[in-house]
Amino acid sequence: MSTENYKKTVIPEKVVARLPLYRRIVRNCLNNKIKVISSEELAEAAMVNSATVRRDFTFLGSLGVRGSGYDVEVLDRAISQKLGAHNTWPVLIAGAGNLGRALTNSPGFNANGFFVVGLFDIDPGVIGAKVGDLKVEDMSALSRRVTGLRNPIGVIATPPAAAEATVNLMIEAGILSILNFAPILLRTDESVRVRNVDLSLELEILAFYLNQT
Amino acid sequence: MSTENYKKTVIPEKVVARLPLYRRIVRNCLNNKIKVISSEELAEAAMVNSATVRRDFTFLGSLGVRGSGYDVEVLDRAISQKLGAHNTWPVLIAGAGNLGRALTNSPGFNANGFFVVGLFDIDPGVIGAKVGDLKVEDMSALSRRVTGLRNPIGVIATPPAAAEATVNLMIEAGILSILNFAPILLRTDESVRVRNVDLSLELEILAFYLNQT
DNA sequence: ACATGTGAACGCCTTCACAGCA
DNA sequence: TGCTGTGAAGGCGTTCACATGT
Repeated sequence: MSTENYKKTVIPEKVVARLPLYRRIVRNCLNNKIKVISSEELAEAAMVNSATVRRDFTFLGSLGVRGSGYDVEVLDRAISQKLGAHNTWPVLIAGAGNLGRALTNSPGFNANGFFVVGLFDIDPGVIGAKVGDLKVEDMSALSRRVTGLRNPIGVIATPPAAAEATVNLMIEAGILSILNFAPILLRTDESVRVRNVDLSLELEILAFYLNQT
Repeated sequence: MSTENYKKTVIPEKVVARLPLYRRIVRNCLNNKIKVISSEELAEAAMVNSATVRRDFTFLGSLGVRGSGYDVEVLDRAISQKLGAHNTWPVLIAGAGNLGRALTNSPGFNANGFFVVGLFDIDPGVIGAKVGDLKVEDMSALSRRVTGLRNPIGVIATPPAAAEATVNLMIEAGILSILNFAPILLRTDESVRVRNVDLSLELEILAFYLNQT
């Protein structure tokens, strides 16, 4: 009855962020007909410490076999279950520039339950263009597109100046999870989960270390 | 004579990663003719704690004025100096798909000392195409392009299967700093600094939390 | 014998709270 | 007075080291 019971049900974000990586490695094993993998081997492949691997997996339950290792099929199922692979995640992308088109065609955005269902722009010169199997739609069609979708995810791939308006449009449409590629911190109420990806940040970090030498 | 003296010269990576954000905010102040900013205001804009802001800035020196705040021009100069803005960083992008083209045209890759000097591909159907001011070159031209450049940064925007070969090509050409967008962990010797950006990772994290509810 | 699962230690980062200074 | 700069505390994530279990 104490809160102790729930200790293992709250997975730290750092651990969540490693799960997709573990899954990639485990699936690679499946393809190579490898049945069992040790925390040591997995750690080597994921470039982390083996204790980190073992502790991470305790959040998925007690999956290993002492003296042997982890069954890769069991691991794949356990990880995928936590990442919600039994679900589907419709993705709507705002901004049909090169980045929006790259994401639309990206394997990562069309696997593991994700699939891009709409690509939107405000530029009449781009609307109607084909990108993969999709046609670029007018931004005003986004709201209509969202209705009826479960768990829609919005992606902001617009120029920075348009990001604020876009996020408001998405929220009005009922999107509660947003991935933002614009270099702007979006202010939303806390029911909306926003994650920011800064494409040039890592470049600036590299430059910092080059500057150090 | 003790190592204590060097304490403040080693800037933690977490702090480095916040510097570009602070700089954006500070430059915004400059544009709006705001002369002074407090740690509280900056913290609000950067969505961090004000103590974090103040501690971060101690790594740049003692820049503030007690009772008043930070001079935005002083801040801009101090941050830019640490990020090496007096230097220039030629960027070479491997892979002229949508992502490579997006990065080539991206403001973040053509500001603050960064400029894309080459875009390379192996697909003859793409080689020769114009992207912004650049023409896509054959991958074999990359090595030639690097010679004579100081502090070149390589960007891998190829399909995953080509990433391994591309990184080897870059290292042979003398590139020591690499930004990798392929969902593959690259193994290099430790003289090469590799940073990985996983475009779909944040999507998977969003999905995890959607799955929780 | 061997690899997992985990208590305990460690180190890093964040935050509080206040001394120090304009 | 008001805000910076920072010692100290707190919290989180990683790693060690070994007890546990097959």
